[in-house]
Amino acid sequence: MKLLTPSTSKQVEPAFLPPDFNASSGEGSLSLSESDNDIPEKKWKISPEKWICAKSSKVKHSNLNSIITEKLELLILLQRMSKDSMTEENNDCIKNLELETKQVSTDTKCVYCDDEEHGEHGSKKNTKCINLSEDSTDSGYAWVILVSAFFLEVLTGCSLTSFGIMMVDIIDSTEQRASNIAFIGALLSSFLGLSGVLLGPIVHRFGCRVVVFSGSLILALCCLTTFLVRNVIVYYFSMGIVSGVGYSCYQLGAPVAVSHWFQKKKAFSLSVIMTGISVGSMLWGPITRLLINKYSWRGAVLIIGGLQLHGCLIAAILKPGPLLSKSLLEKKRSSRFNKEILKNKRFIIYCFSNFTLLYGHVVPFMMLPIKAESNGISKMNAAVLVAIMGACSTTVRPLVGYLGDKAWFDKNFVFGIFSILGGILTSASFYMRTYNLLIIYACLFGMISATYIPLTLSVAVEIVKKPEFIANGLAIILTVHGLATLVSITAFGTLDYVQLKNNCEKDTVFQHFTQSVHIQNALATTYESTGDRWRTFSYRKAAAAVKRYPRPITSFEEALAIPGVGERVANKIWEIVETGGLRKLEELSNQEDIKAISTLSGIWGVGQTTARQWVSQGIKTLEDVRNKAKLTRPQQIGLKHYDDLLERMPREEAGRIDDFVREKCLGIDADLVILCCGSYRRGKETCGDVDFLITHPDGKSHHDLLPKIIKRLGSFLTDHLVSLQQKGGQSKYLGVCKLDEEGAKHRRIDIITVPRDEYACAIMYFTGSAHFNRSMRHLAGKMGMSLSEHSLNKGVVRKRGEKLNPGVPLPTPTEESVFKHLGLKYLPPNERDH
DNA sequence: TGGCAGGAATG
DNA sequence: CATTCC
DNA sequence: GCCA
Ligand SMILES: O=c1ccn([C@H]2C[C@H](O)[C@@H](COP(=O)(O)OP(=O)(O)OP(=O)(O)O)O2)c(=O)[nH]1
Ligand SMILES: [Mg+2]
Repeated sequence: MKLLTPSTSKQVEPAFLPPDFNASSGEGSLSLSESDNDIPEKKWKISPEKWICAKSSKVKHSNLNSIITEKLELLILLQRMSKDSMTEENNDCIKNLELETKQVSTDTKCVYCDDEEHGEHGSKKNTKCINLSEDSTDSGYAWVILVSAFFLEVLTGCSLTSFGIMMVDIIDSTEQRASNIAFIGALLSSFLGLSGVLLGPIVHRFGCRVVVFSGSLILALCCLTTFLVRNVIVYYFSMGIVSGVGYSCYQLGAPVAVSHWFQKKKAFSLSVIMTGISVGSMLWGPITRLLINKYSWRGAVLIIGGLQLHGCLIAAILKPGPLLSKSLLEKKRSSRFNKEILKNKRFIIYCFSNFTLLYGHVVPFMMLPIKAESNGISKMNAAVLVAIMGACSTTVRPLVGYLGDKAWFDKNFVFGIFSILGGILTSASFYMRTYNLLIIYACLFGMISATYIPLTLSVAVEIVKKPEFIANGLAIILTVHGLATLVSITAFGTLDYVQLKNNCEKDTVFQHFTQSVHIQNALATTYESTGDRWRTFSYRKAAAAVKRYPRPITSFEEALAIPGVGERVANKIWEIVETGGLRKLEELSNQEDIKAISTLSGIWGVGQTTARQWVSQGIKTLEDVRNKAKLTRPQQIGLKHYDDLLERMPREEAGRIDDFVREKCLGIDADLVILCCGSYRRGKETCGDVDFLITHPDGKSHHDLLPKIIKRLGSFLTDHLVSLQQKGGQSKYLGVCKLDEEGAKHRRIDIITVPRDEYACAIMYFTGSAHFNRSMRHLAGKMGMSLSEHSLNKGVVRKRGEKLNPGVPLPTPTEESVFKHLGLKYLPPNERDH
């Protein structure tokens, strides 16, 4: 049982131990810390002891604890792993926009599981589906399904488009106030969205065939009713609520059907369907207009109703697919809904901003025909405008779907930019009164909204984070969308027709403005979510702590007592002790992939994220990387010297490199101060690289020094990883070097040049260890200071993560002075190892 | 409940 | 911005 | 996820 050591020579994320100098296991200094200046010194005494203790113990026991450590480290990897597959899953989801609910409930079923042991469900589902996909998916009848579903969505596209076109005529013919008619549209669109949430379970129970079939009938009936009855109140139902539900059936049925037939090409097929709805909205505009012109709007409604009956036909085609349930049906939805998710502050904010976003979004869409007409544009042309809008979203949507999967595509960013663009655009539309200008507006707005509306869900998923709540979260977002639509149109409709004509721009301007503000807020909160970084952080800490623990762990309580090990981890440890393994780990045999990830992230410049992405794309060996992956410049170098760079050199070799470099540098300027830091200065027997710190005592000759050095070292440096880092005064070079000796290997070399006045801090930094630095800096932080490689600042004011006041540098002429400022006793380099 | 080191380059 | 590295 |  070898340790998998996923954190090979590379740094994988803060691993290490509890980053504290103080307290730890109580011991004398009862963690009163901060205020008292003397206590830190005591702490210092404790810590080294502990380290020594740790060292010796490592040799002794090892066995059991190393197994535990290994398991925990696997857990770390898994933790991320399952998260990844979840997000992939979600990307699928995102594809089908509001049709989402179907996926939502699919997920829910997979996400069930009695307790909250979440995480691996995503992958669990994946594997299940992969098994199933052997047979008849992705081919043959699946394509028939796809085409049918596509047309189903085309029919769906009819809904809002037609109504928007028709509204002008309805208003005229019924002599109702615009507000009343607009309200129908509000009902229609909001129920279209809302009922999706409710229909989700129904689709699962009865299958999409039944649902689509009923939807078709419902719609036909609605249209018939509308045709026959001349009462606005009835229209609220026939054209509004019930129609909304009917369309919703289509909207849900199509993707569900497709997802039962497609596995591998699911994403693709879903985006095809997405196109359907846009194509629909493009076609239906002119068609509706023509129908109205010929038969009046009532006639048009009737004919549309007839056309909707084709849904029945499609329903007949949609037979249940091979992926249908089977594996899904055993478990019921967990009964507990929301609650938990509402604790997520960010999510709440996001809901709110979504509300305003949709609020601003719906209005221009619905009101475009009215606006056009009020500007003296013919009804037919107004319809064309709507068609253009539809066409533009048609072309853009698949693109967004496609780009959305790309790693470099920043969803949040695009979402923010485009929603703001939408706002600006609508503001600008105030000045757009001619037909040509409105065409441009329709075009742009179509494209822009097609970009950000689908992304709302995608962003929501990232905010929710917890897999078991994603379903709920999306449902809530969709509800919010529906409500926003309802409210916005209602509010909008309360204006008089005339007012409407004149003011619609102003109103939307306002809406979009307020909205962009909220969007930005939401984004700000979203941005900092780099996933569950801190859970992983803690796992690592716990694993490191166990690794160092001097005795075999014999009880749950004992595990719990280890600093860095909390209740959850202690449970897991205990399970490992008792059963020798962890269910989580046994279940999915990811061992292969995890190994692959470790291998790949051994390449310099390839971290956890990249390695995972590659592995999930089937790039699992160095050979694969060489052939298939696209590499950044540093990664190419890293790959070239893969074996050499993973190896640590003997101390004595580092010494020879030191001599070599020192001589070369003194050749430039005999006054230069050259110091080999890092593990070498700490006296380690092996060094992963050599770290040179160079300064000039005159305090200014360090300028432009590094390029000279690099030039001077010439062919000793074989590759430049990061050619030059330039900060204020300091420069850093990262490269690869090789001694001119027989059998010499390539070694990593880091060189920094620093101004004299930053020398002490720089030397502290560069001597490390990394963990020592973090402990030190943490301590500084707690004392209202901030320690970096540049300086030790005091009077730092931090609020909620960010530093409001950078503080002022303290004089730090020597290493000792840094320790002193922090109230610590000086530690020689060889004791900073940790 | 906030916080977990801090800073920089790269894509 | 995210990722990677020191 | 853990800790102060
Ligand atoms: O996350 C980190 C990594 C490193 N350092 C500092 C401390 C470290 O000593 C120095 C040099 O980094 P290097 O990666 O070379 O570590 P090392 O201590 O020299 O160990 P190795 O033997 O692996 O080179 O940079 C940090 O402050 N934070
Ligand atoms: Mg080093």
